[in-house]
Amino acid sequence: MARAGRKTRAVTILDIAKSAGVSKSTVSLVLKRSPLVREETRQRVAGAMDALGYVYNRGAASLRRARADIVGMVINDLSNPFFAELAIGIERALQNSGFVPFIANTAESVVRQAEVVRSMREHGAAGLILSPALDTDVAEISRLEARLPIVLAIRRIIGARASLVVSDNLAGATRATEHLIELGHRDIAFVGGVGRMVVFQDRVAGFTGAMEKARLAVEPARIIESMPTKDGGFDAMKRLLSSEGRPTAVVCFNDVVAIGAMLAIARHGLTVGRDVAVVGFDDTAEARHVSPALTTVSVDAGSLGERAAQMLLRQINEGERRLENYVGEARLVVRESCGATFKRRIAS
Amino acid sequence: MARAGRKTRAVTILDIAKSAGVSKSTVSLVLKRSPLVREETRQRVAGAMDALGYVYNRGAASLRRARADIVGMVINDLSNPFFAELAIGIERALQNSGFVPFIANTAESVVRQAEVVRSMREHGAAGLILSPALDTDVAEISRLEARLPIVLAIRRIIGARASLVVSDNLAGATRATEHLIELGHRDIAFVGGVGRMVVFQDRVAGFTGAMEKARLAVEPARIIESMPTKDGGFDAMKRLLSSEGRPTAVVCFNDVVAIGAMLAIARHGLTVGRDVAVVGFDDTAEARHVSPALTTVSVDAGSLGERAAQMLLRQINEGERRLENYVGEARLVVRESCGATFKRRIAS
DNA sequence: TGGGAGTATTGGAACGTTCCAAATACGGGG
DNA sequence: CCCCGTATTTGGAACGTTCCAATACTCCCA
Repeated sequence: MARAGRKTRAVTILDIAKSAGVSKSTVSLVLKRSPLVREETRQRVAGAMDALGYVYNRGAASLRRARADIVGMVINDLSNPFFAELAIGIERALQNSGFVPFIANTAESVVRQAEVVRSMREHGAAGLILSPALDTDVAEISRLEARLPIVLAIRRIIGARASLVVSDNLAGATRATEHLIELGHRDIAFVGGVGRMVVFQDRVAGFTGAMEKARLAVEPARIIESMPTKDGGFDAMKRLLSSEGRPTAVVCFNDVVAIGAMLAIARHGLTVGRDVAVVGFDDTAEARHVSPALTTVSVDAGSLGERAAQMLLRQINEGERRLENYVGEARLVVRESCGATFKRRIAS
Repeated sequence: MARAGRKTRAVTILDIAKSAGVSKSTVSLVLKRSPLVREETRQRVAGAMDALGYVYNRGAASLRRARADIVGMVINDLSNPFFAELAIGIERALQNSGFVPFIANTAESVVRQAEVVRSMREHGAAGLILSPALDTDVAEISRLEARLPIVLAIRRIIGARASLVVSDNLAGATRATEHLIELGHRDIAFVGGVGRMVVFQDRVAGFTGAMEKARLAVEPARIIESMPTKDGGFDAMKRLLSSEGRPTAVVCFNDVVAIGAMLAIARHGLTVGRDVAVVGFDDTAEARHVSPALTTVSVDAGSLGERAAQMLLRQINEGERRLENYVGEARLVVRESCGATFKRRIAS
């Protein structure tokens, strides 16, 4: 029961060749399904292969070919369901491409990010999908971009020349804010996210834009930053509520922040949707399952991931550089947390 | 701006050697931090490396060494936060091990699973952490197990001789059931999961065991199978509620099933915790955030993942076979969905 | 001044593929 | 029976490392 093939030299193309009575070159041709080899020999070789339990050695192959069939996916926070869905989308799109995804979770650490990117390069990754960690340096990206195909996902980095897959943050935040205004809210805050993130800037711009269009003032104190996590949202909301004159509605940076904020609101003895309207951003599965169900901006992480993967594959296959951008639609999904249904219920 | 290093031959150890005026062997020694090389040459070589922008080629290295620094993680459902947390735990434990994780999501398809396992073998993975898809064949596992280190995670497979990391499903389900019984419930159902999964069998055994110990009958109709997903839980609960004489409490196969079940209960006009008590299994982050908060059995997916990774590393490094088992503790976390707090509130 | 013990360094020979140019086989046609 | 074209097959020579045995170099002592 000791490990079999541990000491035994691995079965190689040469063993197959010998056993099938052909040359290694022929075996290689069979491997790549070349139409050059006669059907009969093909079968003989194939037979030898599974008789000997042959396992193709991709490492050796890509050594010769100078490029591996690996792509890296670098995710800044895999514990956020949004990014998990993104990862699944990428993985799904890669499925029949002949490429295999490496995954790494940087947990927002640029140091860790540099490590994993390096590791992926060392493994000969043909390309990278990168959802950059907070404070990622533009120079870092440019340096990378010069060396291998890379698509930036979700988080734009200003000044970076690289393909990009993001959602329409401006439009999404605008729509969410407008919705709250239509519901009659006048004092609205923006909660969560950190100022140096472009995503934050875009969403805040959407928020302020909509406010200004409705001739509503936005005090600086109505924009509260926090880490884009549940705890961050909780803390930010708590701060907001303990200051005097609380807003009647909040637009949250994303769903996890929103869920944290809802918790803080409840903890404060208030009711989400009645006392304070809440809207999120992302539409993760969780948004549907919290109570009250979260009104949020849907961006479909899964298909964003697929897009990113397809874009990367295109870039790998075409060989030369062509930057692409894809901005995914952001659709408002009205549920309960904004108070819309609540209002309706009262009206009837 | 065209891709630089695309056509240019990559910088190799030989280029470094020439530039630093040493032999390739010396460079190789520097690479592996050998104490054999003189400090001064070490620095010269290191200097040449980043002057030329050298990238280590792990593919070539592992070709020679006959084993790559890759481990595979095969996950049956990455969209379930439980497994996402498991994956993060694995990734975390691998972080300073010198091994890099490949990830694949099989989405419960044994066909897909066979594909990705094959691909990982082709890449020379040093070992595999496998959370097997539904209906995975024992023979398949045995075959694999004979070829490379592998640890089975979360889902046991009867008859498989392989290292194992699972949670204490029997004890967990027992505790959950006992808790409901202590709260006064007599008519309790078990909801979700599919009968041919060992995890299901274990949890049901815990459930029935606790019931029998309390001299309570368990009708076959009180054990409802379903896919271990939110929708599965929803459907199963709906079926259960539409039959006459509904139970006053349900033990759910896992958290996502429980959340689905809670949705069905609410949809049926009943209140979770008051009309029907619900307890889950896993204690994913979501459990805390649904409303009412889910009483559940905590198994700590993250640390289970870490364990699995450590076990795999041990197995890889030691060389010969030593099967290990780890059964993670299952702790009941009482929140609101079981009605305990509700009851208390009434009492006071 | 020769030798021995370290200490540093080095030149092949692998590792398992792919790629290329070249060789071979086979079938007719002249 | 030879030649030619088409269909198959084939032997190196890479690819970028690691490993091993062997060589240089230093220094010190007899």
